Amino acid sequence: MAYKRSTLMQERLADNRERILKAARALVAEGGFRQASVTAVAQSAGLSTGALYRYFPSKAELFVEVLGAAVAHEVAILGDIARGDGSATQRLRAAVESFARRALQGPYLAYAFIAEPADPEVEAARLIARAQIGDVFKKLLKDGIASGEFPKQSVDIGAACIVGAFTEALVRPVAPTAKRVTEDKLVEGIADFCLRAVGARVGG
Amino acid sequence: MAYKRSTLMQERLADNRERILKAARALVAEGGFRQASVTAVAQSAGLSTGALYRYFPSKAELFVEVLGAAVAHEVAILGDIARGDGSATQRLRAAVESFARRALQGPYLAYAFIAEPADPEVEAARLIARAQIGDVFKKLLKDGIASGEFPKQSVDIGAACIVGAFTEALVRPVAPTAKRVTEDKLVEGIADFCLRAVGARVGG
DNA sequence: CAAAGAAATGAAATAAGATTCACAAAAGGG
DNA sequence: CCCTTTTGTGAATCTTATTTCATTTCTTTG
Repeated sequence: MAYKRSTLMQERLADNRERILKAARALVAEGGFRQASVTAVAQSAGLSTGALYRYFPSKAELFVEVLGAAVAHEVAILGDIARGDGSATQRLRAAVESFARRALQGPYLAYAFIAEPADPEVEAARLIARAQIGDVFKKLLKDGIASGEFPKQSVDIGAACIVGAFTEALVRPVAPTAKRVTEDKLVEGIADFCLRAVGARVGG
Repeated sequence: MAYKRSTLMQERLADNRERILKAARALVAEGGFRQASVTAVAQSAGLSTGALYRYFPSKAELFVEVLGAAVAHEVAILGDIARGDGSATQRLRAAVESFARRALQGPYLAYAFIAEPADPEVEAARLIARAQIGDVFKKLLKDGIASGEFPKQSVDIGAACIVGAFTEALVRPVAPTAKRVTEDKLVEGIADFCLRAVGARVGG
């Protein structure tokens, strides 16, 4: 037996991996997928492109992990807020503001959640991410409806509109939401959303 | 003088051009930019790739035109609705439903308005397109506020949310809207939008 | 129909980026 | 210190597009 990874080495490897992930996230946040070439990520992490492939089997898998980590973080924060104290109205406001604020800080990262990714594998990860975040808002809507704060409405449509939102609801109808709704219902739901959003009475 | 384009030839050329544009639009509508390679477009239009370059100097310019035409069409329809009869509430609902319905038919085309495009030139066209459509909704919001149907609110933020919407408002703050607003105002505006959208009272 | 110009073809050139690989450097163990 | 294994390098390769161009085919006109 001639080689066994020392703890020090173990740590250095883990550190490299972490640095690659961070570099990838930073580059996407800064300039989108466009700027996040394998070469750029490797360079930014202080490694050669070849070395990067020792840590990740492909660019796609690297970005799946980047997306996954970012979303896990996001879901944790939003989940805390959603499970917190206060009325559903207050919690919803807090969640939206929190989400929006973070999105504003790294617009391209938020963008990457929503926009067409370069790779089908990343696309799959994206759909999962959206569903997870959507679930948080869905819970809030259900709470609000149960407490009588919000009028009865489709929580699936509402959640999809809040995350994503409107836009994505149009682009990939019902993909992230569980139940299948008819096109009419979806269109009506979106219209209702917009009308309520501007303060108009939906019934009238 | 040995050659002059006959009317027939003239028409055939115009027809080819038209067919290229249609093929490009169809391919984007069907499967996004991904599927709309120059080769695919040319083939689908019944021409060689080389021939395509007689009609358009580059792929980017072709898609700028595709986008431009689609948006001109969209703006014309929405503009008619916005200038029509009825309350602002009715017209807004009609405009949103009309827009949504068409978007549902060609989800990827709608997507192309919003998603990160491959090319900076197309990106520029996209921003202009968004601004034009945003203006239609802005007018509607102004009308509704003037008539007392809608509460006073930022029409820039509201329009950005409706077109695009929420999503895009987060991703590229104030890019499409004229006036610059502070980050706080934008976040608050988005939160207000969502709260009203679910029927919660904003003031309370 | 023959000459001359215009349009179309599609294979080759180019570009840009991801991935591989032969080799070099470093680490671990005796 | 030398051998083995792992890790790192970066130029070469592969891949997937767009774009060009020498050649062919079609149109027009005398």
